[in-house]
Amino acid sequence: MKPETLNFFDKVYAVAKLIPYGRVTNYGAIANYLGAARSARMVGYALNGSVVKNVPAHRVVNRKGLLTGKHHFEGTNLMQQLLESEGIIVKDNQVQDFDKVFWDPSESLEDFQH
DNA sequence: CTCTTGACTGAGG
DNA sequence: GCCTCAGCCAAGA
Repeated sequence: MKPETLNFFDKVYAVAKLIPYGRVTNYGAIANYLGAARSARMVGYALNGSVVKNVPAHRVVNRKGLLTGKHHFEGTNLMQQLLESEGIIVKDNQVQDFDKVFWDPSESLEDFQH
């Protein structure tokens, strides 16, 4: 199964599933990891079907740490609740300590056991 | 093939 | 630091 054969959406799902517990990432990072740094919008677009794909889309926010996609979740603050359940502080649709909880797909190549 | 849409991002005022 | 504009690319009509 060559990666090139995978659809853009499938790649997004694959990376999104790699997001560790209690961590978040942004669309640009995923897009960059996929080799399509300028397709950050596509990442979010792809995550529209993330629920079906069993992907933790709530861990994906925009580069500001803002929950721009919360509108796509049930209710009004489900996305925030999910993140807070993982230990991520969220206030007013924005992730606090974003730089601390930020996770880069490239780290998936390393085995930091901290 | 052309046009529109979108969970984005960076630059400029 | 906030707001606006434009570029970006893939999918659907």
